[in-house]
Order: sequence, then C-alpha cells, then structure tokens
Amino acid sequence: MSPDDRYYITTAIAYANNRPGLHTLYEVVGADVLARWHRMKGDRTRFLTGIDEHSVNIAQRAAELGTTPKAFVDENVALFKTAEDALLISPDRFIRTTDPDHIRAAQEMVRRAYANGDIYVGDYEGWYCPAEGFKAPSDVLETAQGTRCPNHPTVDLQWLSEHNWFLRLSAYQERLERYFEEHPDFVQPDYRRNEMLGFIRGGLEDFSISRSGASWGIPFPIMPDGSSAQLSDGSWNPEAGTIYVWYDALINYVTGAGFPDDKEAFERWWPADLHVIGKDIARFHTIYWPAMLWSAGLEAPRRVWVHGWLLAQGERMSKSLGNFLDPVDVVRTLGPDGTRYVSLREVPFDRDADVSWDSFVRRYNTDLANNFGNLLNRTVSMVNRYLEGSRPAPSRGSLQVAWMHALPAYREKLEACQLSEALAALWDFVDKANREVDLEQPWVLAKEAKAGVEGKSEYLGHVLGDLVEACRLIGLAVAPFMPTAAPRILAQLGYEYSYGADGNGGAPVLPLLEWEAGFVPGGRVAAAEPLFPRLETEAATPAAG
RNA sequence: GGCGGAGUAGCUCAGUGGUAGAGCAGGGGACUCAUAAGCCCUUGGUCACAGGUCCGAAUCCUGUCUCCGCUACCA
Repeated sequence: MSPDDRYYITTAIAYANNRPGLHTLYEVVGADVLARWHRMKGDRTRFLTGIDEHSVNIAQRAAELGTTPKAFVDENVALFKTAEDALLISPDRFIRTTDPDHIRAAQEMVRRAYANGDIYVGDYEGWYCPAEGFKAPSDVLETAQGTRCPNHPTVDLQWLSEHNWFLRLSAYQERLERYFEEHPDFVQPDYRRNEMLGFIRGGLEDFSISRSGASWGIPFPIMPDGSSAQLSDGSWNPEAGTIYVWYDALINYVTGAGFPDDKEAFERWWPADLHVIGKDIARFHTIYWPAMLWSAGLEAPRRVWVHGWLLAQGERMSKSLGNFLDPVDVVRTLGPDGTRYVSLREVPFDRDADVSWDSFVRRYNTDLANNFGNLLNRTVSMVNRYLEGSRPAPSRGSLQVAWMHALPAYREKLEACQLSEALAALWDFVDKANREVDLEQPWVLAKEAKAGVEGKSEYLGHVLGDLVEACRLIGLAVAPFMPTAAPRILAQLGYEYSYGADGNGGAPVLPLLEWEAGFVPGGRVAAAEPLFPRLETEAATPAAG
C-alpha cells in the first residue's frame, strides 16, 4: 500500500449545516474500517475526518436563527460527534476549518501559490443574491419572473462582476494528464478515473479562490498589489476578502498532516495514502487539489477513492427529502457493530445502492444472527457440552484449506476499498464452516466417542478445534468492521484480544490471521452467549420509518 | 448534443465464444450442536429488441429502445 509503514487516510469534511444522516457518515465508517485495518496490521496510521464550517450559507443560516456562525457550527459539530461516537468512529484528529492551524495552513497555501505565480486578480461574474452572495449557475432557478435564488425566491438576483483571485488551473493541464497516466490507480474506481481524465482533456479553466463580500471565512492573506493583508494589530484587512471554498476545505488534508507548522509531522504523513470522498466532489479532489498542491511545491495524494450514494427507493438519501436514516436510531437497533457491518455489506463501496430498514434488518439477521452468530454459538456450545469447555487444537482439514483461499481474497478486496466484497469473501468462509458442522455431525461423533468407538474422541476434537479456529480467525479478521464484537467473539473462545478501542496497540494482525498461528493450548471457552440476537422485522422498524 | 457505462430468475448482481449462475426472497425434506438458526433439495429466466459473423453468441459486430454517470466554480 504505502512504501513505508505509515498510512494516512482522510474522509471529506462534512458541511456543518445540520445533524448528520447515515448517508453522510457512511463514508466515514468505511474510512474508519480501513484505518483500523492498518492500525491492526501495525502501520503507523493517521485517520483524519472533520467538518467544513465556512461559507455564506452557514452565516446566513446562523443569522436566520439569531445566532452567530461559530455558535451555530458548534452545535452541529456536537451532533456529528455524538453520531460518530455511536458508530465507533476513531479519528486521530477531528479537524474543523475554524481551527487556528487550519486557518494558517490555508493562508500559507495561498501565499505559496502567489509566490509561484499561479494566482492572479481577475473578474468573477455571475448571479448574485443580495441575501446570500454569488450563486453558481447550477444553483439558480429559471422562472417566469426571471432567474431566482431557490432560497430567496422573492429577491431580485443581480448579475454582478467582482474582482477575485483566480488559480491558474489551466497551467496544470499537461501535468495532470501525465499524473493520471503515470498513476493509473490515482483515482478509483476506474470509471471515475476515466470521467476525470476526460474532463481534463476537455480543457481546464482557471477558477476563483476568493470572495470579497463574505465575512465568515478565512481572511485572504494577500492584497491585490501582492502585499500582506495583515494589519499592524495582527488582524486582517477586510478589503482583501476571504478564501473561497476549495482553498479552504481541501486544505484540511495538509493541515491534518501538520502543515505548515509541524514540518516533522508533515514530512511523515504527506502525501496522503488515501482520500475517501463522495462522487459529487471527485473533480475537486482529483483535478483542483493536485494542482493546488503542486503550486505550493507539495506532492499530490497517492489515491482517491470515490464512493456512491445511499439511496432510498431509488432516490438519494438527503435531509431535504427526509428519506434518511438517523445513525443513532440504527445503532440503537442493530448495535454499533451491526450498523457498521450492514451499511458496508449492503452497499458496494464504489456505487449507489438502495437501502432500507427492511434490507438492513434482513442482512443483520441473515449474516450476523443466523450465519456467523449462530456458528459461534453452536461451536462454543458444543465445546462446552462435549469437551467440558476445554478448547481443542485445530487440525489440518478442509477448513484450513478454505481459509488459505478466504484470507487472501478478504485482504485483497479490503485493500482495494471493495468493502462489501471483502465481507462477502469472509462470509463465504462462514458458510463453509456451517456446512462443515452438518457434514461432520459432532453430536454423532460425541455419542460414538462416549460409546468407546476407536478414534472418535480424537476426531471430535479435530472437528471442534477447526471450528473454534475458524471463529477466531473470522472474529479477528472482521474486527475493523466490528470493533466491539471482535473482543467479545475472542472472549467466548477463551482468547485474549490485544487491540485497543481504536485498533492500536496490539500485535501485528497478519501473522495472527494464519491458521493455527494464534492457537494457545490449554485454554477454555466461555459460556455460549448469542452475540447478535435475532431481530423481528416489525419490532425493529422505527415508527418514523 | 458529446464522451462513457448498463439492460441476465421476484430483488441485488456475477458470468466476454462451447449445454444459463450466486445470494436474498418463495416451496419441500432430513437432522438437532445452535439465536425455530444451520444443512440438503427445489420453483423461477425466448440473458432489452432486431439483424449479422460463427459449427456454436448473454458473451463479437450493426441498428433500435430504455436507464445511468460525466459534461466546471454547492458546502
């Protein structure tokens, strides 16, 4: 993955305008799984997620509520943190674009672009809503009364032109094409890469990076004549305007790596190994962002993964449509482990997929309660019943052979960000283990052994030893997806679990995922206790739907 | 409009030249260690449509229809 043993992974930062739905945090859960996997492997891992807090929309919304922008975003950040805690998200830093070091980082990136001759003052023109600010062409309505702002339909829009700073994106076209060609894995999945490459080849235009009207943003550090916008008292000249959108939001990835203050940290963590983002912002992350970094003399990220949407009956889940799932509700029903598993198993990480309470509960019951949960339960029960709880050693049977195929498949899919397929590969092995129980019929072996039939006692030990080992391997392998279930699985099998709450601090996991490698002789299993109680569909459906 | 992708069992999808597959959902059965879970068997598809190439096409070619993604300044 990474040429060294460190792994720096980020999510996009969510917009702080509301409480989060599961469709928003889905990306964070996926990235969290990858971060935990790398931590457990022993990589020095840094996982960054956070919140985007600036913009005229935020300021406007706060004003409507009679509060300050800062107080408004503080409230939403608290809601995000509550939901992320419920989902067991384990960031090494939760970044906010109002953090002082981020403000310094964004300003420094602008200064570097200026020093490199990549930004210039130009004219930005477009529709301007007096109540809100400039509106993108895609964000205005054409009505019988003319062009209107969707948020303020009674206000007349004005066609305005203002002096703004622009980044010479056009100067980076050739370098971008070359970077895409030399790094075929830079943008994944492939069809997103092709779309972005097509966009680059179609010709790149410069884009504006400042706004003069907005006050809720990072002060632009440079005056039009190139002098510093910082005043003698340390404050910023409002005439310079603020940094606009991408030179604020995207910068969080370098801020989170230590830029510009902590050179040692930045040296260690940059470039990022993986940005996990949604498909709506692919262009900004794969085209604008590398150009911005190069302009500052920094490296482009190594890989960008573009995921799809969670849909409800074919429509994108969203707050405005009201067709979203509240993560706290889902966690209350499925548990944090169940919610993480089901979200990432039901939705392929590379494209959109329909989800619903019904599909989540069905998946939970099938995969967790019936298949894996029951496998663990029947295995532990049989060891208790037939072997007085004494944990038998694994043998070298067909389950070992199956595991030799399942583990590489799981790893390969996981490290390719194909999270649902990784789980599918692991659950093929769960199914194999369940079939093994019915094939070997340990209850028959136990009767034969009790009756003194030659070799049956030893064979029963092999069969149950293989099943215990299968459960240990599954429980350990799935730990990034199910961080609190994993130690409980291992505990039922009588094993220690050495990883901390965020996946750090344990022994490197890969050697422990070898068949029989983690077996400790002389152990005892605990009492069997259902890990994932089966849910009744109706009881599990919240009244709100 | 341009570029790209997809149309296969009720649902989600795999399957790129050789007698149509998986999971879930539905039906039946044998068992009993287990969370009435698990296991076995099974219903179900003129593989969008029409031509063509080939001994042979879901798979290659042409055309048609339908759907989806990208096609620049939302955080």
